[in-house]
Amino acid sequence: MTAPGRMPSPGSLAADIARFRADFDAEPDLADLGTAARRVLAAAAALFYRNGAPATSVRDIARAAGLTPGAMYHHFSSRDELLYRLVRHGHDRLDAVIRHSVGSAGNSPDAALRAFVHAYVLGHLERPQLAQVVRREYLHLAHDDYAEIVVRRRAVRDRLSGILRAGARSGTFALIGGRHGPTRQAVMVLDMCSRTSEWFDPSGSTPAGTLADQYVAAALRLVGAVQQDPAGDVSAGDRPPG
Amino acid sequence: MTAPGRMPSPGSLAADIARFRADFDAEPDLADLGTAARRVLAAAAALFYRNGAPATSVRDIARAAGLTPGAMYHHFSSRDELLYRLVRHGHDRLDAVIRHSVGSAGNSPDAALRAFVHAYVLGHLERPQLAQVVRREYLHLAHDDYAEIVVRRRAVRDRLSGILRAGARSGTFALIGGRHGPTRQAVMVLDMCSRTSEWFDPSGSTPAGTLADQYVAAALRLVGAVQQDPAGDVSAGDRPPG
DNA sequence: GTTAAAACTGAACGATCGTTTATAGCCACC
DNA sequence: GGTGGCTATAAACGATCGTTCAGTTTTAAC
Repeated sequence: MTAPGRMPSPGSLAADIARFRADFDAEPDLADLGTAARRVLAAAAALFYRNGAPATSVRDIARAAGLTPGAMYHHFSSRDELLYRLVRHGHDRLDAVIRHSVGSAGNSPDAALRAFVHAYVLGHLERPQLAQVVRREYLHLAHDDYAEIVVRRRAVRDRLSGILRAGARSGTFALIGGRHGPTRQAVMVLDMCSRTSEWFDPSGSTPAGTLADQYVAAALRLVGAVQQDPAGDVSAGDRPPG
Repeated sequence: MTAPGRMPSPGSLAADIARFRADFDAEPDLADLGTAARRVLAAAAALFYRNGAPATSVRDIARAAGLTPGAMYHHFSSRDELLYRLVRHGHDRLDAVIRHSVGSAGNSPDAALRAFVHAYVLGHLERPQLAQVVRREYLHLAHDDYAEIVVRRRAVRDRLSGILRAGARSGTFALIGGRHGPTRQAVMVLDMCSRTSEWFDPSGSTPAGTLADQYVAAALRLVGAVQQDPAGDVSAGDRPPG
């Protein structure tokens, strides 16, 4: 591959790195890294986001982080570890957001689904670049790391399918897919929601919260929720035209 | 990257190449290539599918196709062209399937949506490996090729959003998303459906046609279709239990 | 049987890859 | 003012990368 093929991203690489640095400096689960290591990780994140992990060299990362390739190996044992730490952090963050949201919601399947989807979408939209790196690049993890992340992704799916199964049993939801309904519809919801990070524009006209509400409404429809309160209405947060 | 990180795929590389070869030999829009070139393209497809395009070298492709690296350049001008031909073919195929299906459906938005979604899902499930290569690797196209493919993908989205807009106007659909409803819900449907190629197992218990029916039913729910005939029922093709 | 085009080989080009190593500055601490 | 322990550097390792090219074999037409 002679050159990365991605569309030229808006904004500069330096701006992306600065954004990742600010995010990472505030994350408790990255506190064990030290400032230099976090700077390297932020540079890697920005380059992975722009060019993809396989097209990003150690020398690219080191240059963007302001040190030599050799120095990078004082903070990380390999380039693969950089990708692993990034993807793992992304999953840690999303898991925490979901756990917090669903945990503080009511016990009904309806409330749990609303909380789950809202948190899941917002979790993607608050850090769209990190979400994109995780979503695209986890396929390029080393074998063991890949297996570990697949397990974690399946756990997220199973958490949602559990909500759907409970709702189907209680008559709150009418699932499509028969015996496989809970899993199949969980996959539908997750696939639909996770892709938002790829096209969402934080400076666009639709706020992230509005979009999350719309996806909640869409998920409720998908699973055949029997009744929806105004938060799931068809206008879903957009002001009426005119 | 020391090694590709993908999960070991079931079946052998040779089997994947043979499958791609059989598919490509039957495709009219690849008839200009000659048997040797199609063999190279099939080898590239199988390797891109297994390891990702950036992790696949020209030497890997040549070895899998049974010739030397130099010989490959008699059939294709560069490695990038291989990826471009593959992605373009995938889009040609899907466009044809959709055009045929929607064209022979009724004029109502409801019938058009059913035809579109059914063809779109089946198009992914009939060639799941090709669909995955297109979906994952088009990001790594060279700049101009990437821009061209993005335009084509947007055209598919616009075709669907046009159906949704017509349905909303006629009162057949009740869209979520206000002013952006048609586009937003088209994206929801496409994202949900295109991911099926990643997990579908042709030897599994659910036939592709059944799955397509379920996604049609899901899409109808998503866009708030006012009434659904039995083909869109909640059991959607699965036999009742017991 | 001659000829011209097409297909292919094997070797090589310069560049870049991930990683290692030997060495030097730096800083806190006794 | 030594003395470790970090952190960083510059240089180098062998390997592999995409691509080119001169020359050889195969193929097909007349």
